[in-house]
Amino acid sequence: MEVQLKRGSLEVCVLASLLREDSYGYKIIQSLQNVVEISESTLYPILRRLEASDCLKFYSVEHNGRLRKFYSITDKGKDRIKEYLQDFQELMNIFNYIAKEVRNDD
Amino acid sequence: MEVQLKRGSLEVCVLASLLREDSYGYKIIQSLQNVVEISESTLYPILRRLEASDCLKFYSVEHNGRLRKFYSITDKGKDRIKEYLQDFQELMNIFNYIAKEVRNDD
DNA sequence: TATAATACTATACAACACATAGTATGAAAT
DNA sequence: ATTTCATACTATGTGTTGTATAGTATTATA
Repeated sequence: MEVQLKRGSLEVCVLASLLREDSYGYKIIQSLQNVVEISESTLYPILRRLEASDCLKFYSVEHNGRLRKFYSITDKGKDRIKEYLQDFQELMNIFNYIAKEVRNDD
Repeated sequence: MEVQLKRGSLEVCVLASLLREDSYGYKIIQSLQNVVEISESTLYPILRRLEASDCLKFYSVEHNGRLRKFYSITDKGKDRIKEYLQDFQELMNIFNYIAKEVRNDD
């Protein structure tokens, strides 16, 4: 999948993955494996951005002598998801336009 | 519409707008007005990129004493559109995942 | 005579996906 | 016993792209 097309979706994808239950970096990547390929170097900056914009908060839990950061979605994060769903409708319009022009071209 | 979500779509949108007939900058913006908001500062760099990647070629036509650049889509440009349509299917998977998680959360 | 529409170029910026590399622990495999 | 793998996170740097802003220049309209 072309890189640019993912933009804006990955962030919301991460948020959505936290709706069921709190989770941490490594596990988020695994839980999203069937949906979209996302690497560490992509995920962790996303987590920091989402936290900075109050869409996520986190707490640390000790695990094997080390701290594991559990992320939890906030109300603002849930609003962010709804905005995305609306924006995606507009993107669907663009897609439909392109698909229509292609059909006309045949 | 959030900026990031547009990425990768605008370019293909411009290509698709040239399937019916050759066109030039100003007219492309107008013909896309109902589909997506695209400004001059967005369109002209896109046109240059598409030309650099051989997805478009152009020819100049004199109009009122000035040259007007008419753009014409190439076979490579048409292939690019088809790639986009496929990639968009993957993006739909992401969208469906997010929508599903939201439904589960209610 | 000023404004709007037409038509394009140039420069600079911020966001984001991603590569690469580094740090550190415990478990499994050879 | 030592390497490898899975886990878990941080830091730095890069390229693409949408967009703001500004500049240039012509013709038509108010």
